[in-house]
Formats: sequence, C-alpha cells, structure tokens
Amino acid sequence: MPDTGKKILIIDGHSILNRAFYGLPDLTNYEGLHTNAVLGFLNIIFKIIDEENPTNVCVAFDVKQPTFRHLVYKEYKGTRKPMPDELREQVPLIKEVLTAMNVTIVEKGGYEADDIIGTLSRVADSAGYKVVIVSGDRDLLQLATDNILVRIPKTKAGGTTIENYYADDVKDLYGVTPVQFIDMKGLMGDTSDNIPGVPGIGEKTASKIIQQWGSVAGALEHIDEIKPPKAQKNLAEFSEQAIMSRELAAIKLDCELDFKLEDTKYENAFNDSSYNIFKRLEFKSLLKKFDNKQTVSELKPDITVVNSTADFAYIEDAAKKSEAVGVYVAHSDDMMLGIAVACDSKNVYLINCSSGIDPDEAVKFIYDLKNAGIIICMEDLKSALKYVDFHECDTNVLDIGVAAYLLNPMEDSYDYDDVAKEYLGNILPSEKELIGKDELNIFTFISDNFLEVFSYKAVVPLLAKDIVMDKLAKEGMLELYNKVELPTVYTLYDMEKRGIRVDKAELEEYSKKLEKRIQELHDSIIGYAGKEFNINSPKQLGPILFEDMGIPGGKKTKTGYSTSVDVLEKVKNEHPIIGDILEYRQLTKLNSTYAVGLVNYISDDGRIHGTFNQTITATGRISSTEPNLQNIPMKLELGRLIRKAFIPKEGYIFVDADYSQVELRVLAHLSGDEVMKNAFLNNVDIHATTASEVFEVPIDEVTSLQRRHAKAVNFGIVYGISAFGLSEDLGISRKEASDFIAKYYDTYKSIKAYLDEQVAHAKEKGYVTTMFGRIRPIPELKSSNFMQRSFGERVAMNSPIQGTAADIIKIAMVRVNMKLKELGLKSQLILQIHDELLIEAAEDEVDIVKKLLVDEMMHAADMTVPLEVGVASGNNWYEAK
DNA sequence: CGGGTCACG
DNA sequence: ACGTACGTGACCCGG
Repeated sequence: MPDTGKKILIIDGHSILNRAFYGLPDLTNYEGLHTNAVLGFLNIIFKIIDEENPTNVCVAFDVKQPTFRHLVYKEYKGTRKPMPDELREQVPLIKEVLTAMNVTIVEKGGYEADDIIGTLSRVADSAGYKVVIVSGDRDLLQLATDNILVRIPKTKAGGTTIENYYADDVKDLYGVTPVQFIDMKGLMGDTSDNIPGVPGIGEKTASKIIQQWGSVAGALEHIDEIKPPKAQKNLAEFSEQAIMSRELAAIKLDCELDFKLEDTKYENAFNDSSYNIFKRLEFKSLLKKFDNKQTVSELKPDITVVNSTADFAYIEDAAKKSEAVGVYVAHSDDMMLGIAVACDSKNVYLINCSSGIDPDEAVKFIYDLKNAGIIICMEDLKSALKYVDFHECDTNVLDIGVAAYLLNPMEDSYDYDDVAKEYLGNILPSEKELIGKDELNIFTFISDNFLEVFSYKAVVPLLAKDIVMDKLAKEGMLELYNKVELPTVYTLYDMEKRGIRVDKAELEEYSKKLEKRIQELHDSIIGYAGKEFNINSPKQLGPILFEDMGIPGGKKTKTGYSTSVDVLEKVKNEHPIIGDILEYRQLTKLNSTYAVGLVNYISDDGRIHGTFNQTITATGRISSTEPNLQNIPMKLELGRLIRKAFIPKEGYIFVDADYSQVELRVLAHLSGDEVMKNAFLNNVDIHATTASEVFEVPIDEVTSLQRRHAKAVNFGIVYGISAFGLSEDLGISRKEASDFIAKYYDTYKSIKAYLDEQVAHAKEKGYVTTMFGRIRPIPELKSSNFMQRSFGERVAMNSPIQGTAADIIKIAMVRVNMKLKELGLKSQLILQIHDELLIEAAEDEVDIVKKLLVDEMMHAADMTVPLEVGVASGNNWYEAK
C-alpha cells in the first residue's frame, strides 16, 4: 500500500454533536442561540486535529430519510427519542461553521453517516491515507483495522479524554475482532437503534458465542452446541431475527460517494468567514486560533495621553458635542494615576497624573463635565468613588455595569468585555488577557496594554449607555435603576469606607481558647482512630470511620464517603469519636474562618473594610467578600461569641435592626392570601399559626414539634418546596412531607395559586419579576433535563420573594444612609445582612437613630401587610442582636 | 481549581 | 425514574 503521507480525519457529525451537547452546560449567544453543542464539537475536533495533524478532514451527517435498513426492518431506530430543540437548532449551525472553515460535509440520502464513514475509511485506506475515525458511538468499532484508528472522545468533568481503538484494541476489550463485533450485535441487539437481537442474550453471552463460533452464521451451524441452554433455545427460535439484526448492525463499505477524496483537504480553516461566525457565536477561546487576526476589533479607540491641563478645553468641547463621556479612573493600590475620558468611539484621552497633572485638577475637570450636565458613564462606579466624589444626587452619573446586571443578573461579571459582547456585539480582549497579573503602578501605567485596557474601560460604557438604558426602560426597570440600584452604589461605598471596628486582642484570645480545645479533640480523635491522620480530609476520614472502625453509614458522594454533619449526626450514638469530630469541625471552622481569618483583615485603623458586591446574586441581594461579613456566626452560642469582638468606636454604640419574617410577609402581600395576611395583620406568631391551621389544633395547643414542622414548611414554601427537601429537613417520610404540603396549600389557597402562576409566567416569558420590577431569567425551565427544569420551577417560586425582600432592604438601606447624612448625624450605617442593618450610633443619637431606622425600614415598601422591625442596641454586635 | 463542608440570611 | 429545598462566600484538601 502506498504511503502518501496523507491522513484523513473522518468525523461522525451527529454523534459528536450529541456528546458535546450533553457534556457542556447550556450556553447561548446574544441572539439567544444555543451554542454549547457547537462549541463542544469544535473543542473535540480541534483537540484531535492538534494531535493528529491530518491533511484531510470531513464530517459525515445522517440525512433524515429512510435507509435500506428501514426496508429490512421498519422499526429500525423506532424507539429513538426526538432531539431536544436546543440541540436541533445547532445542527444547521455546526454545518454553517464547518462550511465556513472549508471542512467538507458529506451526507447522502438513503445512507447513514456510519455507512459513509465506513465506505470512506476503506476508500481512503486503499488510496494510501492514514485513517482516523472520530465518533461517540461504539458501533463504529467494527470499522477498526490495523491501519484504521477509531477514536471515541469522552467528555468528563474537567476535560476530554479519548479512547483509541485499532483492531487489536477492540479484540482486547470485547474478545472479538471488529468484524465479529457486528455478529455480536446481531445476537445482543442495540436498544438505541432498536435492533432486536436475540432475547435473553446480552453482551457477555454474545461475546462468548462469537468467540467460539466466529459469527452468527457459524453459531447457527452449531446450534446444538450453543451454551447456555437458554441462549441455544432462543437463538434457534429467533435465528432469522439474529441474521436480520446482524445485517442491520453491519456498516456498509460500498456506498457510492459523489465526491473525491481530494475534496476533503483541510486548509484555510481560519479565514474571515469562520472568524466572523466564531465571533457571532461568542467563541472567544477559539478566536485565539486566528494568529494574524488576533482579537483586535474595530472598537479599538486611539488613546491620547494628556500631560497638560491646557488640553482640557479641547476634551470638554468634544464631550459637549456628544453630551456624554465614558470615564475610567486608573489607580494603583491607593494612588490615582490618571483618568481616561472617552468622548466618542474613536478617541480616548488619558489625563496623566503620574507626572505633570495634579490629580486634584484632573478630578475637578471631571466635576466640571458633570456639572455641565454631561452624562458620565462608568464601568464600575463604586470603585471610582474613592477618587471622584460623586453623590446620590448626581443623576447624570451612570454605572453601566450595574445597569447590565439588572438586565441580566445571571452573568458572572459585567466588565467592559462582557458589556461589549452583550450589547455592542463586539468581542474585546479581556483585562486579564491584556495585562494578566501585571501590576498597575506608576511605571507600568503608560504601557500599551494598560492603555488599551483604560481605553476600553472608558469607551465601552459610553457606547453601551443608550442601548442599555433604552433596554432598561423597555423592561420597566428604569425606576428600579435610578431609585434603588444607583443610590445603593453610594451606600455600599460608604459602608466599605467606614468599615467595622474589631477588637483584635479579643479575637486572638478567643482563638487561643479554641485551639486549646481543638488540640484535646484532635488527640482524642486520633486516639480512637488508632492512627495519625488529617481530620480535615474527608477523603481520609471517611474510610477510617466507615471501614476501619466499622461505623455504619454508606457512600454518598462520587469521590467517596460523605462525612457531612447530617450523616454524622445519624451515627452519633455509634461511637464517641463522632461527637468529637463534630465538635472538632465546629471549632476549627470558627477558628480558621473567623477567629484567625478575620484578624488578617483588620486594617491599620483597627477596622475591617470588606467589599460589598452589587452584581453577583441572581436575585438582587448584596453579597459580601474579603471578608464575608454576612455570615458571622449567630445560630450557636459558641460561635455567636465572635460577635463580641465587633465593637463600636469610643463614644458610640451599635444599633441593630432587622425585619421579622420579611419573606413570608412579602409572600402574603404578593399572593394576596387572606389567611396569611390576617396572621400578619394580627401580628401573631406566624409559625405557630401555620401549625394551628395545618394541624387543625387551637393555637395554644400547638406543640413545639408542630411549630417546628410548620416553620420548616413556611421556609420550604419560600424556597420552592419539594416533598423530598422537606422530608430531608425534618427527618420525616416523603409521604408525610407531601401531606404537610397539601394541607398547607389547602390552608393558604391563594399562595398555591400564586406560586403556580409564577411558574406559568416564567415558562411563558422566560423570567419572573419582583414587586419593583427586577427580573430574574430562568433559562432552566426550557431545559430538556428534568432536574434542571424542576430547579427552574423552584427558582420561579423563590426569586420573586427573595428578590422583593432584597429590593425592600436596599430601599431601606439607602434611605437610612441618606437620612443620617442629611440630618448631619454622627451615626453611620456600616453593615447590611440581607434583612438587617447595623449602625454605629453616637451615644447621644441612639434614640433618634432607632426611630429613624424603624421608620424607614417599616415604610420602605407599600404592602397590604405591615413590615415589622426589631431593633436592639449594645456595646458590641453580640449584645445588639 | 473543583469538591466537600459549613457559616449566614 | 429522574435527585432536590432558595441565595451566598471561605477554608481545606488533593489532583
């Protein structure tokens, strides 16, 4: 056979697309086109192309048309489920992509892709090509020879691994040759293609029979010698079906191909048209393969470094013409280095404060623009406030990142590249791609890559402004944006700047106590276990508990034994080690995350200045990082003691206010359920009342167990209840749980109706909204996956409730902060914990602060049930709760 | 860097 | 039959 030095890659199109679709999470581009299968497909074939370096590539697809197999057996592939729509729409898309890449697509009426692949593999082999077949389908293994390689990619979590089969590998795995593999299928059948085979013969038996007799025909010749007896009987009875099944399973090697091998030459895959389509599909990682095109876009403005205030007038003129500017404040850790100002898509001016221009002058220039009524557009307003002193009243200062978050709160980030992609249809290199881990300082400041980043950070918000704001208006979120989200930016900034005072010595002392006890527990646990090991490693702990020590409690996770609290609680009485481990866990958590962890965040001013994020959660809540000040221990006394280390400054005390049952009140209002509304209007114990209603006992006869159960149901309702979840939580049977739920819905009929309505609305529109118009998209409801869809339904029930509560506290938070400032009080808002506000209040202002807090929080929303606020004060956070 | 665990609302 | 409560973030382990 001539070695031509050529190698052809033959790809099983539908099979790989299918694998990719189920291997990747749902992805969509800005048009809402589903793209996960296409991306996965390309990742797989590029990986293989990189490994194989083929000279020729082609992709075979089935044509939706009966083949000879349907004539042989009309039920062929009869049981196959239709493709989900999200996958179906990607079939033309991948063909479009392959065409753009000059990759040959082969398909032919009357033939399946398998037959084309089979034929082509033989033709190419004879013509002296090396042949590599790529499919997700093991049927194709029958095509393997010593020269023809079949590769089967597996998309596992983390990456793609590929199994490789020459003829010998098939033999090693199945004990039969590739051709005998066909005979095996004749006996065992194939459920996915609805090939019947012989009843009662599976993979094991089929393999044995074929190994012994070589083929279906051979086996039939020796029908009397077939073992086991059951197989013999069935094979005799279904011999014709076996012969037919073999015929169905055999891939044809002699189709007529109406194209030449040379047509499949792989060249010029990375051209203008494939570039454009990758861009449209937002395959950013693939765009890097275009080496001379890189990812430079038409949106790369010129950046002019301005070193003299004399040039300000020029910029101001340009700004006045466009009536809006994009502004980015460039700074190092704590020094402003310059301000980038974009007046149009082509020109960005960088006011250089690292030499020459006084930062105060630069900032003043920005104030002048703002005061002239020019709209200031920023990527991230909060992070600029340290240097430019804008205020809540500056209605012409916009945060485009926050606006983009409102339009779709499900994105991971709202950086310039995200906004450009979503709203300008432009793929820009990310900040990370341009500058990686390089540090911005006075020396790196004027370098090309940093300048490019600055220019994007200034120009993108400007260009996206109209699009984003129009869309906000169209979606009915303009008021939410202006009245709630924008002021929230300032409030969060204020809280970050103020920080919270923490008593370092107190934390260290607390840590010492913990460590002493941790050591005791450690020694005790190791003593029980009989050997030294890392208690913090579930991987080591699991086997020691459940194998070495023989404590009952089976596997739970993919990686091994679950050793979580609920598992350990169940076996607490089996061995004293369990109790020690639970206490050890609790104490090490308190020590590492809180006692030791928090000390690392205390600044020179003795305070912790965390970060509040406004664009993270899908529901509209705020999140807190570095450190997370929204999850300081509270539930258990030992942990709660940590709060004694959070203290007000001299002459101040803490005033803490929190909403009572805000989410259930929101639910009562939104659903209009009279029964629950009345409960709140009468200001009764809601969980006891629920218990009384659901269990049909007088309120004063409700047992604590009944109340606990009712409370769990109330929580469950807010979370988008499932009988399973409730039963897990309460440790009751699923039947009991679903009975509770049924009784609950019977009591609160309008709540049931409301929740159903939310799900229906979400299914129709694709999203739900809060009382203030905040949107939560729920793409999961369209999923073909049951689990995902169920999740979507729970989200549809939960989000309007959690989201409305989030809106309410934001409104209260903003008003409280502004009011305190307006009144010129010394007291300051310093923390928000979802339904709670913490104020560092001057001693002489405590009364007015309490009144103000309660007043603003109670009246933050106009609802048909009252909002109740609890308020407390103390000399530390422990006392004030 | 993902999974397990656990802290909060 | 599927495998679950909703929303977060930090720490630790181990590949």
